Amino acid sequence: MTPTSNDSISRLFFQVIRLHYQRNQMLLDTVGLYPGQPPLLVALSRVDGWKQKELANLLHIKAATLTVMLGRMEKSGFIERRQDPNDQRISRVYLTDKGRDVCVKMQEVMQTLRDECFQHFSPEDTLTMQRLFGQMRDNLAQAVGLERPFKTDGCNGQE
Amino acid sequence: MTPTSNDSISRLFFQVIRLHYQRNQMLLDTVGLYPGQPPLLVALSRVDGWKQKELANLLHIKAATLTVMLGRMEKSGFIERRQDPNDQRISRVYLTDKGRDVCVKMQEVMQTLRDECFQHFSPEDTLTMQRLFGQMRDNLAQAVGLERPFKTDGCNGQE
DNA sequence: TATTTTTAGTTAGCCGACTAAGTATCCCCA
DNA sequence: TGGGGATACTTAGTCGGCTAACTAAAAATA
Repeated sequence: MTPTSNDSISRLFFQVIRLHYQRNQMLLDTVGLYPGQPPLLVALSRVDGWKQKELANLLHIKAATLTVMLGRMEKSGFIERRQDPNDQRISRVYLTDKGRDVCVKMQEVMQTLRDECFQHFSPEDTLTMQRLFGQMRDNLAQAVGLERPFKTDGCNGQE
Repeated sequence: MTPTSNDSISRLFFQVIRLHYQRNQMLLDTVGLYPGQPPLLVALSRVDGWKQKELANLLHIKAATLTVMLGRMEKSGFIERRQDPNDQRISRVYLTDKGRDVCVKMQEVMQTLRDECFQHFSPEDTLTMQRLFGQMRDNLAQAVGLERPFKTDGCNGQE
């Protein structure tokens, strides 16, 4: 709670974020995916046919960001866009077979990442970490002033 | 330790990272800085005159990344580059007065971020979190196969 | 009905991370 | 001493966040 301890914990946090980012990229490289793609694949593997706006909200990213990502993934053959017959403005996003395949492989390496992250955590440690991460999420969500908060059991985050 | 609990803790972790990223940018916006700049300013405010290669190692980023960042910061007037008189290949980086000023303001908002992150943490929570973050850092550093590990009390991370 | 507003999606440009390739300088060794 | 390799930095291009400005289509309103 003192400035120094907060400072030190915060420095550790930055380091963990950086290392997590690096390891994430290394692992995704082995299945030929980029870091932004897993959350999208997971969301689509659960429910197909979202319109882009809904998908962007689900992933907590802007529509413009999603447009570019989808363009790449369509070119890679992971997803396809189909015009909504009732509303010409809307394009709905579907997972291809290739996308479904890579999604399975992706979930394996993400499991590896999870295992690596929380190695040597006792069951109590895991529970505690869950509580403390939850507190941090609530703290930050309030600070950011989230209109549509991250849900506890939604498909936010990644997997 | 079970797949499900690891999964849930990992989802929380991704959410926290995302929110932290967003809040960080919001706060830095108020002092006119970009997210990559604080670590650099902090490092320079401690010791001036690093050569770019050293600085890149210190910040755990690639030299190419640093070159671009320094170009922007030089244009903004936060830093200046001076040729090393003994070796024409080397350019050394110095903080300007303007850079020193913004560094002070930056450290205030980073303190705000720290406070927000760890609100409602008991002293025990803070200690526990420190231990668990430390474990995660060690886990990930090993997985990444870091040749030059992040130090506990270095100027890595941010501040 | 005609016009205006709202909505969905795209495009362009910025930031920071990366790799790969290029240039310039220094150093070492034959 | 000359040449080849190492070192320092830059440039170009990619990815994923963002904002701002644009187009096209639907909806709402006058």
